[in-house]
Amino acid sequence: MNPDQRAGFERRAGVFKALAHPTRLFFVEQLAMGEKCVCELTATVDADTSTVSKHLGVLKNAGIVADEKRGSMVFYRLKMTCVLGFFSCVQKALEEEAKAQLAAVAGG
Amino acid sequence: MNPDQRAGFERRAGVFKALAHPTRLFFVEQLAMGEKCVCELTATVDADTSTVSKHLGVLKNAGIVADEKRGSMVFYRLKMTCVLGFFSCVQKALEEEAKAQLAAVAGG
DNA sequence: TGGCGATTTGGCAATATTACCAAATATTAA
DNA sequence: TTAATATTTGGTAATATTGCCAAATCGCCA
Repeated sequence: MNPDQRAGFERRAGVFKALAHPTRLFFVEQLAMGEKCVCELTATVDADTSTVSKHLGVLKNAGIVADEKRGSMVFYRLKMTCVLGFFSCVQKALEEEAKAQLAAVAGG
Repeated sequence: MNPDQRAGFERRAGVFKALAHPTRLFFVEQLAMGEKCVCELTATVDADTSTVSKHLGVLKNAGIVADEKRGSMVFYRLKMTCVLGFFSCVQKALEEEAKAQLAAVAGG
């Protein structure tokens, strides 16, 4: 892996890093249903507004969401919509995993 | 977000967390081309064998890869193949991002 | 202008991740 | 059994992430 390759992998890893938090994952799913302001998102989780803001900043910085200020409120929307495909992939994989483990327990 | 939901998001976030490292991302791409032993993977990156082993352990623990011992060597293979779809998604998104930024600079 | 609500930013302590070294384990060969 | 190779595990220091509080911004309205 040369330095250029490395830089590319680091950038891509950054996107995964941004998704590697339950709250942020939850926000992405929320935004998949349509744009929401920070206040709405804050109301759905048990966390300080500043914490929510920082999570959204991470997602924005990774290019996953975009924000738009309207009045005194800031609305976030999902920008990298293809990430939703990740979720079903992971979901299915985890379900299969669970099923396999169950079978192993039952069989063994 | 109730505790059950939270647990689900934490589990899924775990998969992203496992992918959130350039070296691990690189390994996944390598394994997409076919199984490889730890020694082969170690040779492709500039890191200690123990470091490589731990990275592979993270991927394995997340259910992304599977390992099989044959003789004194351990072979890893890609198990959650759907993650490859992530890569093209992220890749394309990053390219579009770069293009947009370029246009912004040129236009502004 | 002054105050209020919405959001971001700075700072900090707690926690988690990472990478190396050294040591342990396991397998093969002599 | 002993030596050599492949891999994992334990320990540890450096670094990064997280979440709260307090303070700063920004926009709106009286």
